[in-house]
Amino acid sequence: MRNGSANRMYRTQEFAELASVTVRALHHYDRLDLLKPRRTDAGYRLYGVRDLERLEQIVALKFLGLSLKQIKALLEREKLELSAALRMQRKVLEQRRSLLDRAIRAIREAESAVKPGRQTDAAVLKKIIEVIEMQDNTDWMLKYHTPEARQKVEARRQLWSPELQERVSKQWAGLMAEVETALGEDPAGPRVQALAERWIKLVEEFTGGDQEIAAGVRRLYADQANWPAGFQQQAKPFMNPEVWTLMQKAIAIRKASAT
Amino acid sequence: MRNGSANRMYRTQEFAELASVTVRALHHYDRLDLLKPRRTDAGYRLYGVRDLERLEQIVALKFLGLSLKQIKALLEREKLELSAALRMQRKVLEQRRSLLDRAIRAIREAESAVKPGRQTDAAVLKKIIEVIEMQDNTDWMLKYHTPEARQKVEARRQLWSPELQERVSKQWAGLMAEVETALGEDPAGPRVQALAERWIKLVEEFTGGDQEIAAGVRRLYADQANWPAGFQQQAKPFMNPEVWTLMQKAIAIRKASAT
DNA sequence: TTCGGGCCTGACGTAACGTCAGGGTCAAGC
DNA sequence: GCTTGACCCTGACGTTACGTCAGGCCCGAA
Repeated sequence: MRNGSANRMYRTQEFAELASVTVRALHHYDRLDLLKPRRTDAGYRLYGVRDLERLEQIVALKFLGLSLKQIKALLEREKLELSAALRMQRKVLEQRRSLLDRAIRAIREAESAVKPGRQTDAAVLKKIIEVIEMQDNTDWMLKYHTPEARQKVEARRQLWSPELQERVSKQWAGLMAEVETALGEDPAGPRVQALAERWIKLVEEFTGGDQEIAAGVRRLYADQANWPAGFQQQAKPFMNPEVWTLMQKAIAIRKASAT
Repeated sequence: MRNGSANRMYRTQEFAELASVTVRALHHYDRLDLLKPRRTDAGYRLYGVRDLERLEQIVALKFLGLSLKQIKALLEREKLELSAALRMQRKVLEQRRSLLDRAIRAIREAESAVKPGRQTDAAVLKKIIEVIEMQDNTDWMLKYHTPEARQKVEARRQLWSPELQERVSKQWAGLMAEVETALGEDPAGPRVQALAERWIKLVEEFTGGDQEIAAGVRRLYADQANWPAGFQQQAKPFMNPEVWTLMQKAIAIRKASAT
C-alpha cells in the first residue's frame, strides 16, 4: 500500500520501446527464463520497474559480448563472479580486436599495393593471401609465451620435420585416449605412473625440454580451474580437463617420491 | 598427357590437413557449390591443385570477415568487383572495431572504478551501464555527418519533443507505404508528384531545412546502388530502394519543371 | 456489438559448420 | 577370398539470438 500507483506496469510493446529492444527479444528472454514478467489472467505479459532494471543489465552485458547463457549464469548466482567474468571477457575482446586489426591491415595493404595499374581480381587475392600469411607466422606465438620463449619456439620449429610432427601428435592422441580409460584410478598406482612417465617424455619431446614453453602450456590449462559460471564450456579445450588434472597429480607424486 | 603425375589428387582428409580446414568444412563448401571437387566412381571426393588455390582464396576472404555467400558471389563473377567489396568490408570492419573498442573501454573503466573496496555485482553493473550510455550519446552522430553537421543535429535534437518525433516518424511510415502502392506509375504523373511534394515537406521538417543533413541521408542511400554482388541484402535498409529511386526521379522532374 | 490493434504461442529461417548415426569403400594381411 | 581397420559418404539435428510469419485470443472504443 506504500506506493500504489507509482510502479506502473507496461505491456510488451510499450516496454520494448521504453527499453529500445524488440518485442521478439522480450519473448526470447522470457522463454530462456532470463527475464520473466508477470502475467495477466489472459496471459498478457506485464513488465515493471524491476524488470526494466534487469533488462538494462542484460543489454549492457550483451554489449560487452557476453552470451545470454553467460548473462543468465551471472545474474542468477549473485556472487562475486562478475568481475572475474569481466576480466576474462576483456581478454576475449582484445583478442578479437587484434584479429580485426589484422584483417583491416590486410585490406589496407592490399589496397595500397594494387593501386598502380588496375589488376585482376586474382592478383588482388594473391596479394591478400600473401599479407595474411605473413601476419600469421608471426602472430600465433604471442599468446602464452614470453618474447624470449618465442625465439626458441621459432628455432625449434625449423628442426621439426612434418614426419616428426605427425608422429608426436599421434602419440599424444593415443596417450590421451589411454589416460581417459584410467580416469578413476589412483594417481600413485603403477598404471597411472607409467602413463605419467610417457606423458613427461612427450612433453619433453614437444617442448625440446624448454621450461618456458612448458610453463606456457601449464598456464593455459591451470587458468581453466577458476573460471566463473557459464564460461566453463565456451571454446572447449583440445584436452579433457580430467585427463589434465590426473596427470598433474601423478606427476606431482612422481616428483615427490623421486627424492 | 602433358603432365601426368604432376597434379596429384587428394582425398578429403588429406586435403583438409593440407589446407588446415576441417573435413566438415569441405563438405559444407561442396554443398554450397563453393568448392566442388571431382568424384571417384564410388563417390569419393578428389581434390587437386586448382582446388587448393580456390580454397586458399576462400579462407583468405573468410578471414576478412566476408560471408560464404559473398565469397561465392565474388569468386563466381570474375569481374572487377573485388576491390569494391574490399573497400566496403573495410568500413564494416572498422565500424565493428569501434564497437569492440567501446566495449573494452567500458570494461576497463568499470574495473578501475571499482577497485577501492570490493563492491557488489550490482554496483559494478551500474557503473558499466553508466559508461556505456555515456559513450552511446556521443557516438551515433559520427556516421554520415560532417563535424559541422553534428552540431546542428545536436541543436535540433533539443527542439524535438518526443511528440513531434513520433508524429513525424508515423507520417514517414504512412508516406512510404503509399509510395509503395504507386511503384509502377509515371514519376511525372500527378499522383507521384503529389507524393513527392509531401516527401519534400517531410524531409524539410525532419532536417530543419538543413542541406548538410539532407545530403548525408542522400549519400547513405545513393551508395547502395553500386554495391558489389552479394552485398545487396546484408543489413537491409529501413526503406525500400525502389521507393527511394522513384522519389528521387519524381523530385528531379519536379525541380526541372519548376523553372 | 463490432472492429482495429495488440497479444499469445508455435514453428521455421538464418551462418557456418560440429557432431553423431547408419552404412559403403578400399587396401592390406591372413 | 575374406576380414579388418581406416576412411568415405549422406542425412539430420544442435548451436546463437533472435526475425518473421501464421493462426487465433483479448481489449478498449465507437
